[in-house]
Amino acid sequence: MSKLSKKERIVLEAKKMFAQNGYAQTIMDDLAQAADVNKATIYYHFKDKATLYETLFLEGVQKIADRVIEQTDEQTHPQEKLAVYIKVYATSLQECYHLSSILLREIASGGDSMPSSVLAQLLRTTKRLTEILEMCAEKNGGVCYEPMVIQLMIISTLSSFITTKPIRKRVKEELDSSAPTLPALKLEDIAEKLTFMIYASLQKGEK
Amino acid sequence: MSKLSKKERIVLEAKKMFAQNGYAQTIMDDLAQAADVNKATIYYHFKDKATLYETLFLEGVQKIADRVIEQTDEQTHPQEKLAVYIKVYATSLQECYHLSSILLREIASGGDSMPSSVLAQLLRTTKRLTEILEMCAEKNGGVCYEPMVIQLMIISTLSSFITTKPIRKRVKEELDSSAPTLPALKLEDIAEKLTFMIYASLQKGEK
Amino acid sequence: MSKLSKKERIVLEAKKMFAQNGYAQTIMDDLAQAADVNKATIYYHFKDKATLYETLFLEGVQKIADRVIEQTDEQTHPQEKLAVYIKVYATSLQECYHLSSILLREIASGGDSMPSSVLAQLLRTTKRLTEILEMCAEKNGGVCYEPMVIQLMIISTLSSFITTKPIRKRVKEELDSSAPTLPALKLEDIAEKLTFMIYASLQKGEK
Amino acid sequence: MSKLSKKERIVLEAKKMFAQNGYAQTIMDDLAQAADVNKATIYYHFKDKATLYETLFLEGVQKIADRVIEQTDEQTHPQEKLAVYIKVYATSLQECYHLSSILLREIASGGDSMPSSVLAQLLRTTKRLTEILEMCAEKNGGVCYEPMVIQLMIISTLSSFITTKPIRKRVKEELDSSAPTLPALKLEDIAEKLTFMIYASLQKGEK
DNA sequence: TATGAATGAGAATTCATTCAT
DNA sequence: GATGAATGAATTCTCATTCAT
Repeated sequence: MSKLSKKERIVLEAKKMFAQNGYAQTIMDDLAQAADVNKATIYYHFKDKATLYETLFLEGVQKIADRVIEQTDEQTHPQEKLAVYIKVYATSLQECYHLSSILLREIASGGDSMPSSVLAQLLRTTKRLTEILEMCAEKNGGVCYEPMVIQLMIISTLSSFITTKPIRKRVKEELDSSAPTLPALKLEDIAEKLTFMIYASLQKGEK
Repeated sequence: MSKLSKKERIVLEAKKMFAQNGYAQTIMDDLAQAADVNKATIYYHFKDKATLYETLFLEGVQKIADRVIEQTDEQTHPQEKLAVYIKVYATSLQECYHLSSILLREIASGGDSMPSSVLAQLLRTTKRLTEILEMCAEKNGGVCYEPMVIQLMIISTLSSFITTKPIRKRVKEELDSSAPTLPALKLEDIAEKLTFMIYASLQKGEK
Repeated sequence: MSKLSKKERIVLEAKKMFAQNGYAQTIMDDLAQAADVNKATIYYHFKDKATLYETLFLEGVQKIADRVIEQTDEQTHPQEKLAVYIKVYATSLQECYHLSSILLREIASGGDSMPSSVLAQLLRTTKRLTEILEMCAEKNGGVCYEPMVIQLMIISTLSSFITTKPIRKRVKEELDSSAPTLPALKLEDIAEKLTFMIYASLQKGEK
Repeated sequence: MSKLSKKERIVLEAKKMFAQNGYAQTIMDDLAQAADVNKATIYYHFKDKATLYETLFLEGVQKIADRVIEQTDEQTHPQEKLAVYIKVYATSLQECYHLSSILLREIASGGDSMPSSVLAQLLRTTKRLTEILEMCAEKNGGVCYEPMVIQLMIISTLSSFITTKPIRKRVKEELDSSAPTLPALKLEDIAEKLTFMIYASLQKGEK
């Protein structure tokens, strides 16, 4: 059933580890152990650590880009396209959970070391977002400012939400123990709020 | 004037390098070279790499917390408090630019490895934000959900904006060369939009 | 015609690589690639790397030994035998060009790691050389000192000449570009000079 | 007295090992052990294995070049210059015994991988040899052919003689046990014979 | 206050070889 | 005959840290 090939096990564990520990602190020895393969087996399947990283990164980003483009195509109204854009990003990032960490770290580095293949995929979605934002703006008589910034806000907000789930829980338990527990926000709520805000910012009169 | 002491040079370069490369990829050898001091000199001034990191991190976060608390105190209206909260965060992160990268990376790691002294400072501002949000909610008859998530959205959005400035510029030049240059969003615009959105989300009727 | 079997391709490329890079720096992976066979195929045909090396080495040395012995047998005068000995070595080394490199490297290592089967073949020729030198010495009333040293001088001089042909050409072009090109020495000239010198050294009175 | 610094010990042992085992089979771990230093100490003093190799190689070749040039300067007659040239090469190679192996191996590789700094030093002596040979040729009314080939003959003959001393002894004991031991040739004898032969080859009438 | 020398504990990568098919 | 997958045993190189001066 769940009989994964060695290569698949490597990929699976690598995703976990790169997300959990980052690139540098992901140790090939540990990865081999976690995937229950010999260290050399990793090198049989992937040229080196950087290539492994890029492969996983690219694969994830590509999947997101494909989905985003496909599903926004299916919508007709600009606002719906925007909502879907953000929602698909949200669910995809949650599913390929390792991507959130990786993207945030790349953003932290200013994106300098992002493989160009990955950047290209991200820009596919940025292009789509630009189209959507322009449609929205046109419809509302507003103007669309720097879609790349909007893109960034979407990705970083959703990703932070995903990666910090454990610590948020821990902190809340430690600190708010006495306070009445507030209703928890879910990822979909965040997505909705983002949609609302971005759409609103494109209204006529909004600076 | 610009005659910095060795210790100051270490601190200066360390900020740059931790921000640019992250903790693990910041190499003490390189730092020594960049600061033009002997490697052992770093260890004369700082116990070890982790301490150096924490020192810089804590110093920055503390400064932000102090400012945020002080300046929100000066405001009377809830909405103004919120606006100032976000604006002070924005300007402080821009000033201590290395903090943006560092915070994003900690977020990427889920915050697990964040020194508790740093976390304490961050929570000081989270507490203040909670108070502000509650005031706003109360005034508007709305409800405030998980201030920590709002906090996260503020920090990650502002930080991403700051850290990606260079790459955004580069990408725009490469891709949009023909397109009419859209008005550039400035950090203050982002801060304002965030304020607007967060405030709006606390209105009565907003889910 | 030029359709070589896999085994032949392996042998062909192995000769090139052992000659070019030496034993240790010849990598089985590279060899497989160069021969356009799967790595395991090499092991199907040859027990291991050492065996492959020895096979090629022995084959070449044996061929030389056979030729040297056969052709010196055909001569009657000692001096002619000597001339033929050296000439056959020269032409054989040039033909099995990879042997020159391999022999030089073995000499560089002091011959310690030379397979004994190979050494045995070499000694067949050394024995023949000894006989020839003794004949020459006897005829001239001189004495023959350490034929092994003479053997070494012959092999190393001829081999160096063969292996360095490309670099000699390159250096000459870079440096002597202005100078009048001197007549180029050919391998046969070297062989003749060696013969002359060795014979002369066996004259009476020559120390 | 013989208190060598760690760096000196590394250099000393490295010379031995590169000569004995060649570049690839010289293991940094073994070297560290032989020099009785920590592995990392080697890397503190030398960038990497290749740099260590080149350093030693260059240092040795430079010393030879300096000596050869200085001592041939002191001679006045062409033939004496030639004799000194060869003799200094002989004694220097014997003294810096590791160079013989290294040079032979480089020759075996066709000189392709010889660092250009080393090549430059070798060419200094080749230039000097060219001058000497031209003087000799002029005096004798003969012609000088390709000094580089002469150079090669000198180096490879002397070097082979030096590197094979142990095996020659061993083979002689195993094989010639019954035969009357012939007078052993010494390095100086080889040097003299080379001088004689090369000089003779420059006589008028000699092709 | 500062540093050149040194090191222990890793960590990435390589490579000859094997084995099931 | 041939090969894709896999691996054990190295091997090079790195890096935070220490120490004598």
